[in-house]
Amino acid sequence: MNGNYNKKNSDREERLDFIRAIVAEDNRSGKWGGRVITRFPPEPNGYLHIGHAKSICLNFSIAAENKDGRCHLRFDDTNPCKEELEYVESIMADVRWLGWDWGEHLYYASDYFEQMYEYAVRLIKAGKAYVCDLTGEQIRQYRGTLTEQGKNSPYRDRSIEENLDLFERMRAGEFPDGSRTLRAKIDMASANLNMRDPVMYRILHASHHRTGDKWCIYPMYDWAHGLEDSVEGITHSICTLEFENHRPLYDWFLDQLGVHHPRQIEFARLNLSYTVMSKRKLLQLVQRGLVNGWDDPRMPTISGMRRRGYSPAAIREFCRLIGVNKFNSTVDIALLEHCVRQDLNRNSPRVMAVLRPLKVVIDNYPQDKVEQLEAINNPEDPAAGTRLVPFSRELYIERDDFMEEPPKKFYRLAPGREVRLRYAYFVTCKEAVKNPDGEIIELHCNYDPATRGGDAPDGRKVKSTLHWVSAPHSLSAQVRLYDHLFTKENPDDVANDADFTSNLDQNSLKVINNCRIEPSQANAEPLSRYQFERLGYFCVDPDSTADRLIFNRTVTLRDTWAKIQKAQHKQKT
RNA sequence: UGGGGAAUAGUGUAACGGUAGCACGACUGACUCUGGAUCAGUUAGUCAAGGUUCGAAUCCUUGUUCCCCAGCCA
Repeated sequence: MNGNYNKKNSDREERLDFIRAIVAEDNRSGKWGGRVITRFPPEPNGYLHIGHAKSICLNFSIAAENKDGRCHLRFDDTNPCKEELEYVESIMADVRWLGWDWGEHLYYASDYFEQMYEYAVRLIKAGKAYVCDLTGEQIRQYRGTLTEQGKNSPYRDRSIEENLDLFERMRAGEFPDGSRTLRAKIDMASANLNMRDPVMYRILHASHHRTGDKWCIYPMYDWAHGLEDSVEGITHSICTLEFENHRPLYDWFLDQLGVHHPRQIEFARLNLSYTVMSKRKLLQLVQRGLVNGWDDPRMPTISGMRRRGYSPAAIREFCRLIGVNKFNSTVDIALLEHCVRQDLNRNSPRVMAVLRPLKVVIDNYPQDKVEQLEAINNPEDPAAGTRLVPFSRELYIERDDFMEEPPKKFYRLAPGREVRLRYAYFVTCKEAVKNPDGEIIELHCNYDPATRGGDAPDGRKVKSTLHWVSAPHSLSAQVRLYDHLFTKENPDDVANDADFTSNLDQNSLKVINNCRIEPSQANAEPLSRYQFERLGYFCVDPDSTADRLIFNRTVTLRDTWAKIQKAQHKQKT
């Protein structure tokens, strides 16, 4: 009994996912001599997104958790037609921004091309590979189907000498694109289509972003990837589920060659509600101008999230919380938002900003008087200190913070009601001034000088505290409010003839000009993150300048009043 | 009618034959100079049916459902 409890407790502490369990077991058995070497192997053909972050965090943290463990960053650049330097650079920047360090271990598959070629020659010499003259269309026909086995290529039994000669001439550029391939000689009857004599090399007279025109034959993924892992001494080659069917091939190539043979382990890729994750779809959004580029703050790309104001720590925590498994699932985007709020609550300085200003005149406050009031920078972090905020006779408050006829549970300002202005005074609303259309354009209030700083010496309470800015001191700013990109939890849930873009939320971006923000923000650094009190977390857009401040809303604060309002609305209808 | 994977609260994930737990969400309440944060609580689950066992999410059998595979993409 006792032993049982102990076992359970220690299990509870470890909490190993199935991949970490494999690594731990390998360490215990000494399978890899105690080494743990993982890798993140992106193809440089697009921008990284939060799904990649899951893989990045998995690979780098497993390395970090083990003594002398390391994780390589390797560009899997085996297809010159799709890949570009621009992507290489953005990928490195994103991985670094996420907080990971590959040290000396930056690699390119293209650096191994010569070695791969030699390995291919070895396979040919062993009678395990052959040059095939079938066209792409013919190869497909010969491959058979899911339920019918394939048939052997007529070129399958060429002599080793002829294969060697042909392969050399393929490399030398004697043949046009698509005219021949090098294929592994495995089994055209295999139930696994990947084993039906897979193509190892294709002819591509294309310029590669790193090797230029040195090569006109390029290795296929299945052939190349295991070799890359092997050459680098990778121990655990972690990839996504769709490669499960490829593992027998991965193993076959390395076994035939008799070289270092990492273990491939597959896990489920990340899906997130209210967004899409496929490179193809993200590319479509960008190319069709449905978003403003790869780093549009609504995009689930790392660069988009950075611009939106998500912190690396929040993303890492999210990736830790979602765990890792072998079945497809869709994580609620609310969990990501939770992680962001949790981190930003603890770490971002507070500031007062008014998104939709309503002018307030404190009638009994002296005309030209200005006071500097002390405000706390971060109540969660005393070390963040305090700052001074100017207060004067004319202020702005949030339009939403006043109602002429307040409904139940609306605690904010209303005619005759007293509230606190944060860090300032208690004020009571005396009058709401309207324009001819009946819109409220200005409030007149009185303040209680005895409540300076926000406390009433007589101990009286107010139901709410409002944020505010001094009208003459405040700065103008543009604020961009973001919402989920799609209206549906699953954007692919569409009517028969429509595509996923029909589920795009037309209101996912709202731009508000003429917001007012406290003067401490005059020189806010691009990409710095703040909490606008009572509103949410905001991030200075990279396009922001001292003359034209621009903030992106990262995520709102949890908003109890909004929930009550929603419920009240529902009741009415 | 082929092969390979996988099914635990609304969502995500633990439990590896021994009390089905955690997080997010939702809902109560307390507290609060942010209707934030914090704190306390409620809610709700083993795909199905059999079997083995003192005991099954876990082992066995059968079934159901979902995902992946027929690129000279990765």
